[in-house]
Amino acid sequence: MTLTLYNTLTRRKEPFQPIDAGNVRMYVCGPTVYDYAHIGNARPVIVFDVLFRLLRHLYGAGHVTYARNITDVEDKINARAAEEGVPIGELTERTTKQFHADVAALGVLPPTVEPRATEYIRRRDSKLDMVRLIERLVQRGHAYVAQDHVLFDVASMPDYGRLSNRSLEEMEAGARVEVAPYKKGPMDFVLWKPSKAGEPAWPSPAGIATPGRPGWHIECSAMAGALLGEVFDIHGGGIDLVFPHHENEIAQSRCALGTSVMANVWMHNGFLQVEGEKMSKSLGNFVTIHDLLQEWPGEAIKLAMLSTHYRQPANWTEKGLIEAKRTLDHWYELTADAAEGAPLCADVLQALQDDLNTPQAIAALHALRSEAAKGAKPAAACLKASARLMGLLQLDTGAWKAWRPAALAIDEGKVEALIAARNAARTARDFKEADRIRDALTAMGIGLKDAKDPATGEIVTTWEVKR
RNA sequence: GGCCACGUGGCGGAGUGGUUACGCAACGGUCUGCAAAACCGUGUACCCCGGUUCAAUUCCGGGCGUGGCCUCCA
Repeated sequence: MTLTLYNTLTRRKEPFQPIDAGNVRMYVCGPTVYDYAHIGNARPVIVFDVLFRLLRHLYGAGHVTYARNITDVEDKINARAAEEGVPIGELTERTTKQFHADVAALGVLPPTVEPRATEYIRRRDSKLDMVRLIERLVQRGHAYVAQDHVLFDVASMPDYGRLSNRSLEEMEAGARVEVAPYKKGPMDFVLWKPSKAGEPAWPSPAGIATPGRPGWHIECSAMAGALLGEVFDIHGGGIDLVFPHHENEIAQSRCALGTSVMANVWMHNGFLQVEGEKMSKSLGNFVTIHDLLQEWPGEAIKLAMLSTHYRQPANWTEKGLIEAKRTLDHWYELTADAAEGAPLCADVLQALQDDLNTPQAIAALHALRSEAAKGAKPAAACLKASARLMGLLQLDTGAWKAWRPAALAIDEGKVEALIAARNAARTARDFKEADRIRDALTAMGIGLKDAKDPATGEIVTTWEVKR
């Protein structure tokens, strides 16, 4: 079974063939750091982490390079910094740290490299940077200078629009935007623009005297080219990036470097709704990763996310989180003393190799759960190993059980005391009192479980917060 | 207005031209002092209308609905 991936460029699933099996290269568009990342931002982070893990499994951990950028130069950042009255660098530094904390808590692997856009505007070393790319585009006749801007000349690229599957005529017909008067063609986009006082600025390329800053798309072309080479294997991101961002990245990279493709495979994750509605600040259902992590363990968020196939539209719900958390509780329980390093479940691997069919992989994990529940030790070990391929069951069971919501308004000592009192009443066969205490705990939102220790036959009572 | 996805049982969510997805919930049972948890078992589906076919939830066309892009956006 070989890895098959859906390629937006060809609109079908294709067998994956790396350019160099010794160094498989993937680029994923990372966050613009001006605010907390939301649950929609978490989707590509989680999805492409699974792909990263799978590629490491298939080609060897040292043979995959995964680049995910930090966009730290952008007009939204400038606006937010001005709004908060803080220096831009302070805002991007703080937001980057928040992002790192969030994704670490989600239990995803750090990418191999995490370049920042500002490091690739003008470099002192010989690596590709934005200014060099822009100069080359101008030299090759794919870009022009107008009123201190550098614009990409879309008409100079015959197959512009191939990724998003639209023709120039279509786009121009459908355009609802006012076209800046200095553009030669209405779809031409900005590679470089002049900065006003107070805006971040670098010396401009192409003989422009006014200092300026890069357009949005050029950073990814520069970073991907510098770190992964002129042509690489996989480029990923959200489906909303297909146009214009990825289309324009392709145009810049190919026209500047003279290549026929930028990346061989283009992958896009679907959009996400919250409780069946569009996520928006005005609806009040804007969910940040940071907020979710106050109430849910990272792996529950990850499992909830992976229970929908990455290309499918997803509905983010609390019910889904509850389900994911309970599933993991169960899996952790069953794998508490499972051996490490068991062979992977073939069904899980096969599902993942079929365009990351995580729901099917999860179904295979449920089958293992079922066997493990009957006492099959190898199944439990296989469950642990296979779940880890997806970045699940990474903690030890004790650490998982010890997790508590950040704002847990429960006095654990008091709970333990009540449980001890209840058990004393039970031993004395005073079930009326025992049930009274249990009801009191239920009213506090605590659910009890009485289990027999299989070795000693002793009753062990555990508790959890009911949701 | 142009382009593009998606629409599966109470809910979430895979998949397939004819055969069990899976999970949660529900129901029945085992266990339990009673519960909970766990385990065993059961039921329910493929948006509408046409077409192709021996056979369509699965292919094609139309409709309706939801969402995305065309403008910052995962």
